[in-house]
Amino acid sequence: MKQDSPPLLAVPVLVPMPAERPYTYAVPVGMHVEPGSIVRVPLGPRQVAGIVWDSACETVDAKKLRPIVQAFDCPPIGKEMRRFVDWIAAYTLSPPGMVARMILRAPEAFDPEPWIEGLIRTEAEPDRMTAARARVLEMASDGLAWTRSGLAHAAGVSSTVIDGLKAQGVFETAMIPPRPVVAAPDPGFAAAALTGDQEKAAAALRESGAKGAFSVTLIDGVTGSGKTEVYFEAVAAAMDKGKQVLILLPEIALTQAFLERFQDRFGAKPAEWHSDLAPRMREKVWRQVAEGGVRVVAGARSALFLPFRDLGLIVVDEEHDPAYKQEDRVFYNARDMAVVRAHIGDFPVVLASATPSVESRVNASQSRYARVALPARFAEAALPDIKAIDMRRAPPARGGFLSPVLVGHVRETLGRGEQSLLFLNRRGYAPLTLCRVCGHRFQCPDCSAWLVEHRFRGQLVCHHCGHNEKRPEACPECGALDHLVACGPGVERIAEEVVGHFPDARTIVLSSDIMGGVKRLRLELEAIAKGEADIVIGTQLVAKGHNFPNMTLVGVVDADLGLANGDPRAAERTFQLLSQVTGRAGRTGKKSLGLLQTFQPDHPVMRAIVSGDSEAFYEREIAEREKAGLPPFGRLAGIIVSAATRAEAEAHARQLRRAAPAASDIHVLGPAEAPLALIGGRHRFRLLVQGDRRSDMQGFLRAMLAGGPKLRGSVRVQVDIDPQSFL
DNA sequence: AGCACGCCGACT
DNA sequence: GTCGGCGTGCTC
Repeated sequence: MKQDSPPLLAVPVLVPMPAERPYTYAVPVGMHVEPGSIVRVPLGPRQVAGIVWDSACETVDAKKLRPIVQAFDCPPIGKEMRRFVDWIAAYTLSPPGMVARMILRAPEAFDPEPWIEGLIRTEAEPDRMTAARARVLEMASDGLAWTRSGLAHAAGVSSTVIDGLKAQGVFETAMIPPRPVVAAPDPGFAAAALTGDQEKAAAALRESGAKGAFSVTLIDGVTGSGKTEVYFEAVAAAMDKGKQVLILLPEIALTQAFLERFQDRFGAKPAEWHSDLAPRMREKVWRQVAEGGVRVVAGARSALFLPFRDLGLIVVDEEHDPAYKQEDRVFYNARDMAVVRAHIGDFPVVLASATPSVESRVNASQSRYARVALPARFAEAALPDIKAIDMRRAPPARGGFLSPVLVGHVRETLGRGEQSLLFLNRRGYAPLTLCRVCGHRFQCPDCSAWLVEHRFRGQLVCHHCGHNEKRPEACPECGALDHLVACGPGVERIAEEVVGHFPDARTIVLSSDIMGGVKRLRLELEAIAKGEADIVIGTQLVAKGHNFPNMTLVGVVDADLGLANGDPRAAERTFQLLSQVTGRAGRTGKKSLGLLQTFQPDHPVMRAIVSGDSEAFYEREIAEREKAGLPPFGRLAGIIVSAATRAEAEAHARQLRRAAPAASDIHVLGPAEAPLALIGGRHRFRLLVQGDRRSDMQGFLRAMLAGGPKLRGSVRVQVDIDPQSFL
């Protein structure tokens, strides 16, 4: 701020609330604030943290003007971040305050971290020497400042020993700054030896990194081709330039292995950022990112809203992963927002995936993105042999779901002392329960989806809204006892079948239903990696990132699952999931096998997975979507409006059709149409709107929001298929 | 009467 | 998003 500018009397402040624009507050005499300052302001009956914004102050009723309570002693939110917030608000049609709220998610971090009391050895000697005292003096002889508990711990003595020495003047106290949450990673710590392809790819990344300007590079490499090692070179290059780096991961809570690989390369772990962080840690990371102390963050999508001081690179690993989509409050796709963030900050972004999203492939083929392909697995990592099991020719035994062919391979694998993974992306015991007498089907009273039986818990559960009830003995419709029958398999049921075949094998079921949360899950994954299970039955959790060195057989119980559900991305998603799951095998050079149980062995997805030829699959996928009249990539947007009930959704649809007669398609989607219509909160129904241009979509929605009955709290906007209209 | 719940508007 | 106010309806 220039010294000669007149003192500000009032400033706009974005408050964490769905207001369309910043509110205006008075700046008390003597308080200094500038755009980006984090301030405490009164809002109605309470006080909230807000961000001083840059938009021009408009005149506001002087009676309404209230003063800022406090300007936090905190680095201001930078101009790039403020533009980013405004951009996302405009793009997602969300109130800017709600976007700003995502930055302000660490309330305690706005005050500086307190300095801690340190002890430094003085010249003075203690009156009497004891063994414990000697150990302490030995530790502290380095002349550095120690914390009381740190020194006690290091010397293996109780802290009363320290207090005694301090009282005799053996130590003087000095305030020391808070410890960094992570050690500084060293870009030159252990540069990897890269193979020919990898070196070429790394060189391309280093080159765009050296320029430092905005660019998007898609690294497209099969599982085990060393994508990570390659983009680590981009990370090293950005660090060499003194820039901060953000690595986005879809589900970081489970990717302990990633942090270790990072440490092997850079000598220290990156700072983590995800929803499971302990509050204390969260604050420290936020603050140190803002102050620039933290150089590299590995985080979930919300890490995009950390207040980096000098961000110079974003890597989006597994860029195709649906976990990058936030589908409540502000709807956004972190992969696309990372591209936007990089554009605003004018630095490179790297998208990495073994199975890129179709839109990223299109962007690459249209030269909006650079593409670097890594076609081969390196060193000992061999691709698994993949085969389809035609379930029409090799059907399971009556009442079972596993083909004798698959069971045979599990037996052989057991015999070799190696591990098998049976993958089925369905939690619980059975997806549908019906009465054999009257045909009654158990449905969710709130959202009409079928209730999934969880036999272990003795419950029927709705996977859309979480509704659950006790599994009854009798049919609620006709009262018949003992005639309820479970239809179809879930992981629990497959486990039951497996135990029937192999009663002596160590079998484990892994799904998000597991008791004990992320921590327990992590332990189980580690136990499996150490060989403490023979047969693992799991949902998509097991497909993510973890390495099981002794896993040589992957059987997909129902490879067709997910192909037939109205999602325009069904084939793409299935391809990505199957490719990720089968990639769990063969990571140590042992001969390994992937088997797909399918009724459609000739389906393009199965052919692509079995042959390993994804090129043909992508080409076909793009052509298919054009044929189906789905948005041609590069231009089109889909928008989803959420509603709590079907009636409400239909009302929105009518209103939208009136407001936007040119919209090509407006569909009401119920819970059964998931995963396109993933259900969040109380919004269970959605409209999918398709049109020719994103700006049209925004126009339609604005028109809809402006006129007609109030759609209070029920309208949300989501862009699903939108490759690149944002630049 | 007392209060739980839902709806609605205000919030600078 | 969060709060308070106000109406409706039900009860230790």
